[in-house]
Amino acid sequence: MLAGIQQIDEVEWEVPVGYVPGMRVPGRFFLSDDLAETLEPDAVHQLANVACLPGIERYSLAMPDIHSGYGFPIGGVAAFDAESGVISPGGVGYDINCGVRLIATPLRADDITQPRALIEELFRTVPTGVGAESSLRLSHHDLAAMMTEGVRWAVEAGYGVENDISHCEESGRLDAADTAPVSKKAFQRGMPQAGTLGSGNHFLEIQEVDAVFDPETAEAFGLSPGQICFMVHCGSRGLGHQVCTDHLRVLESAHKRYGISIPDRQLACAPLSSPEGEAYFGAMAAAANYAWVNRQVITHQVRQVLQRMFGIAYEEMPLVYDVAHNVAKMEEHSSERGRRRFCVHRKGATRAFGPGLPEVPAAYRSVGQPVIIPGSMGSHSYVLHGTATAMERTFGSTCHGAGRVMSRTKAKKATPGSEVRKHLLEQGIVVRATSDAAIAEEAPEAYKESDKVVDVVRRAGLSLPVVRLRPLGVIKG
DNA sequence: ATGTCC
Repeated sequence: MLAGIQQIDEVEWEVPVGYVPGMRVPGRFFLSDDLAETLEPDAVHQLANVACLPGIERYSLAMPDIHSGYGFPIGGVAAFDAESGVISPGGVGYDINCGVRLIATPLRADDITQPRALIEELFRTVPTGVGAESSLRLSHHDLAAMMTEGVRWAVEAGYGVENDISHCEESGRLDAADTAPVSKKAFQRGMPQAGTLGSGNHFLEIQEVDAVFDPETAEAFGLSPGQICFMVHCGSRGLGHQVCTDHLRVLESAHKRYGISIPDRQLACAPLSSPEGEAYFGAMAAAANYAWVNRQVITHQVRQVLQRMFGIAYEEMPLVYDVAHNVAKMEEHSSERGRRRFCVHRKGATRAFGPGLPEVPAAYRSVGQPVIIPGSMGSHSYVLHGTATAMERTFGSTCHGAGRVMSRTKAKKATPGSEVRKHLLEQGIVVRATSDAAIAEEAPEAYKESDKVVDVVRRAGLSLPVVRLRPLGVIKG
């Protein structure tokens, strides 16, 4: 382990105050011995830097999929006091409300007799890749409405059913959304992209439930061994990217006006109560709502393909749950000063609320919210459930996925995409992408093993495994 | 992540 880091227990480590000058609270991260070699010193430095921001509560946190990002580490969680704290675009990331959802079906693995044909049909239906454009023709008013209303807009427009709404975190809508601070340019970029997958680590997968760890909870989530599910991983496309770019520019100078000194320019921030902070918060929430609509429209497209190819009724393909990976939002948590409201930034981290909370949908309330953890291309994904331990230790948060260990450029040089594709096919996984380069960038070797990351959050008690999912087919940008 | 450098 790095010098100056203290071990708390077998999977938790502390970055003490003083690790970098100006820390207000310690840093804490979760990591096992076998993942220790993946830890980047830069990411730990970033974790410590976050602890310098005003109003930070208790700890600057990171999950076992920690790696260095823009300002804040990816895998980072930080809660800022609603009254004295700040909001920072670096704590959310460029892909606002990048997230993942799981759609259940009545199909079994042996119903998928022609995986190639199914993958090709999905690839034709779901626009994929950088600059992909949607078949939806939206007015400026439609776009504003979806950013304000979130998933409900999509359901009312015919792209889903009522149950889809309650099975999204926050019911698929942040009510802080404000389209006024969303620039014309962001509107223009978002206009043709609602219902498109994008590129990079975004994907659409056909998966089979191949292991059940907690049968009772699996049943509550509507999941059973051998069942076919579809997983969608994507975000707010060019719209969220533009919102982040626009507001970073404003906040890079705003923090000085409020006497906030930051150890890294990438930690640009403003008080939650300032006009600049409120503007970013409103625009970020609008982009988050757009991302939920994006995943909802893709869900609709997947359901239509399955209706056509397998004759399944729309209602037989329920949304299990939808989680956000990159978002900041107001939540109430326990603190030394009692229950208080905080702006919880999760950047490459997943909310993992435990049993009994009103934020967890009624159908799942007795067990805690579903936590969906995508694996890298060709590796297992998991469904876990949130816990009371997460509420106590991490503001109700857990990891978000495997986490990169190799840069895109390095991955492209390491193995040609054609070879990665061939290797996955040998394991029975059909991959369809816009290019071989896109496959090379996302090669399994470029990521930590999802199994190891999930094992850390299990051992820490931040969320507990319910089922494991094996990919049969992957669509990649 | 991203009209992967307006």
